[in-house]
Amino acid sequence: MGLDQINTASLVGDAIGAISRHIRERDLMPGDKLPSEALLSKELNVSRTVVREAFRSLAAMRIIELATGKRATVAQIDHGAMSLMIEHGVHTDQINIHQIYDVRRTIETRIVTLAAIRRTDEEAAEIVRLAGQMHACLGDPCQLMKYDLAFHTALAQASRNPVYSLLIGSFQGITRQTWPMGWKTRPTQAARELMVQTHIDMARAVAASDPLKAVDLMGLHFDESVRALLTAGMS
Amino acid sequence: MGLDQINTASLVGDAIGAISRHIRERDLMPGDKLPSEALLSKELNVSRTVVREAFRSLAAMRIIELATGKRATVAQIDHGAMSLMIEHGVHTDQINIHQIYDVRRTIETRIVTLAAIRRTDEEAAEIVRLAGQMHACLGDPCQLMKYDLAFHTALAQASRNPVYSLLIGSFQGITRQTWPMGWKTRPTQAARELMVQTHIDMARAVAASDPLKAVDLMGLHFDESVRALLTAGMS
DNA sequence: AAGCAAAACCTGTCTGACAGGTTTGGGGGA
DNA sequence: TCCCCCAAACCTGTCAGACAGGTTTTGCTT
Repeated sequence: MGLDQINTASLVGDAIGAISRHIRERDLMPGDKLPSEALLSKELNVSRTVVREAFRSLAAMRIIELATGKRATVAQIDHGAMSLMIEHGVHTDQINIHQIYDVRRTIETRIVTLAAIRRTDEEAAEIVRLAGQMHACLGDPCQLMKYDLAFHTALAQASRNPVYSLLIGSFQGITRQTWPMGWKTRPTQAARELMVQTHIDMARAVAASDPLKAVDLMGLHFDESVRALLTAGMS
Repeated sequence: MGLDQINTASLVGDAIGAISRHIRERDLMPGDKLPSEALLSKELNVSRTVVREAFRSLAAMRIIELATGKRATVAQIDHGAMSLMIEHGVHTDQINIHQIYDVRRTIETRIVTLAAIRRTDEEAAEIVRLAGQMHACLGDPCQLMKYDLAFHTALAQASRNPVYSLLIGSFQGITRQTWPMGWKTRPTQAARELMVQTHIDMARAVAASDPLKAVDLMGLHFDESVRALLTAGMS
């Protein structure tokens, strides 16, 4: 069960399985090289076309990495593919923004707790710095969004659980597309400053290793964001 | 920014972008057909090989679906690809089981709350039924695992948030591979019955629309599972 | 109008070819 | 002897053409 059984019906599917098994059986680690297309096509008794399509499939899932001239290598985990899948789900009305926000709230509440407990001093400094940058960019939504995303990413990083980083990264693509809407629904300067201030306070709570306060602020942030989205008429 | 910018450097990357844009611009929904390989290769001025590799990439991410003889169609969201990515992360030591359990605990706690609030009567009945089946299979670990996974999947379904279903599904692949280990570390009949009983009680709490009790039981379940894993020497 | 069969269309796979980019091994120079 | 550099060997990216099935459309027959 697993990688080697997604598509037993086609040569490409079989090749994907064989390559995956190859990785697993030899315990290949990220960066390790795979056999060349020619060699694999000889060993699996299929054409290079089939091997190439199998490679492309695995590369799309970020299980391997391709580069021209070089051999394929085992890849590091990356949120790119997941981000695309989530975006696809939203664009095809299979997922809506509120559902994403509920998930984000759930995991970011946990993330901020872990971050407050496990963050290194360097991470704390970086998180505080990013919140400060947000304040400095109050007049430039595009920059502000960038620092906002970086803030949440840094928090996930500080949680020391790569799965949280992965998930936060996965939501980033669609967040980038909806963030401006949320910003526009905070018309007053006060509302906007409150939002940034919440981030600054949160950063300080993490730096002070105060998980309870950090969690409260994260809840506040999401309550406010969801309210803003509702105001914008996004049901 | 998004789908059309993953890989601007290659023809295949460009093709992936063009196909994604095609889906988005025409607001294609799951099931809708895409142009044929021949047509796309003509429109994009590339060989059919390139279009096929682009199709394979999108199919690997479950953004489109391929079938021999038929045209490619827009796909429904599916956890298959994510499951593979997570498995890859674990097998290459980029993620460990405890990190997965932390994430599962976090989201399943939320899921069970939502399920207790939003479940339909049919869903409640199904959840209770699955917990009952677990009890009936106490002597058959393989069957028991099957019903355990189905139980958590049904809970996610009842939360009425497809993102939770997606995430639970994503963890299922790796869970299937580690579940037996956890089971072996519950050597006494009492420990095993307790585990199943917790599920039964949880199902009842959901059926009784008692989110607080359901959450308590979910916490209990995960506490116990993590303890079992630690006992097994899985640090 | 319904049903059936051929034609048109489409995907899966193979072969062979060639343009670059990358790695490697050997030879020449210091 | 050791280091550097270059050419050969290797590898991936892309193309064109071909053919075996599977699927849809068309048009004829009943």
